[in-house]
Amino acid sequence: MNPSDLIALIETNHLVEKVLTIERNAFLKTAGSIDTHIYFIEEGSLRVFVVDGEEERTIRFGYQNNILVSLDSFLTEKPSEFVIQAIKKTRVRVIPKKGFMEFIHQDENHLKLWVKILEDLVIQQIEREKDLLTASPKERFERVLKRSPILFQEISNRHIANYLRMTPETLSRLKKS
Amino acid sequence: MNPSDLIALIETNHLVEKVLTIERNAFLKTAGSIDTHIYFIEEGSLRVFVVDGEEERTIRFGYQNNILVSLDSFLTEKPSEFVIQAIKKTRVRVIPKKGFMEFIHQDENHLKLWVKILEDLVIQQIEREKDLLTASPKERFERVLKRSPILFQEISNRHIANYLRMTPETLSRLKKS
DNA sequence: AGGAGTTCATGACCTTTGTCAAAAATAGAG
DNA sequence: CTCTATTTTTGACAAAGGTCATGAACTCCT
Repeated sequence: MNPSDLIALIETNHLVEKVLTIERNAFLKTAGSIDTHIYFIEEGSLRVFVVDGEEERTIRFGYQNNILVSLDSFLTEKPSEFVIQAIKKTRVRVIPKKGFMEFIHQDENHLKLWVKILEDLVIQQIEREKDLLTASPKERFERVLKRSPILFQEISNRHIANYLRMTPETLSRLKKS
Repeated sequence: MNPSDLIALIETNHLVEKVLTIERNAFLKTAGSIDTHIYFIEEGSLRVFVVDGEEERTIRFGYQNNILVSLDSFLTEKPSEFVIQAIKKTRVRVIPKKGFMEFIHQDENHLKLWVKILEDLVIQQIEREKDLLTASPKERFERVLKRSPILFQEISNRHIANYLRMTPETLSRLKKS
């Protein structure tokens, strides 16, 4: 079972509520709101960020054929500080949590699938933690480049630099050396 | 259902294999090894770290009555770079994954408990990610102090500084101001 | 294809945090 | 309880990365 199978399951079980189009720079979720939807990105790209003082800190990106969720709000069903913004004009299929969870609890195998997804999320977050703990900006860059080379084709350096906990200038200088 | 209930369940279902004592500075797990055990700390304290170049980067602490796991290796059942070291002389109950997972799959409610635990882990990791993305060392310190004040009673500043992605000198200066 | 709006590259400079060293305070072992 | 090892504090200094400014390159829109 992998993400594209999950999409197929969502499709065949009629879990998609609607399709939304978000203009470049518009927000799908704002800080302080609850958002328990699952978004499947048909086209375009999104980022999730939190505000840290004057700055925005990017937590995650999503691009074509990815699933993106405001994970904290999805899991807790409480307001979260996460913001979801379109990096370019984006079209998403919207899957409400309620229907998805009913589907997950229909059958023990679905529940085991959900366990598998959660385990993968924990592992991803551990990798992210290791990235962020890496002291050298160059190594942070190289770790993420190795793991997600596609990211660098999809997302501008400005946003990647932010995700990598450095300025665009630093990333630019790094790529030359 | 909360962590202490989990301990009770582990107890009543005879999932504890043995009790281990680890001397101060000794290792429970070394880099490159597989370790799928769950450790319940009866007494003492442990840290999990990864090596980043010349430095060790602390990922997590455990102290009395905590559960500590080499989470990546536990989930993947593959070798991981995590190291578990005793900060002081420590006694742990050892729960093998196999028995625990059999217990989890015995009954749908146990499986739902496991789902809950995994969801909590994801949420914890998201908080950790926000901590690490915070640019100002002072705010990183304050965020963690607020969330886990007990940490500062249990663990030396040297290790906390490392966990907070700063030097002990920086943490020392921060606490004065 | 042209032009506005972004993004990227590059240089000069500055601030913050790390490094090193040494003394003071604290904790652990016998 | 005392001795020893470790941790914490403090100061002087260095360096890495951030900030700011500017021009070049790229994108997107119509």
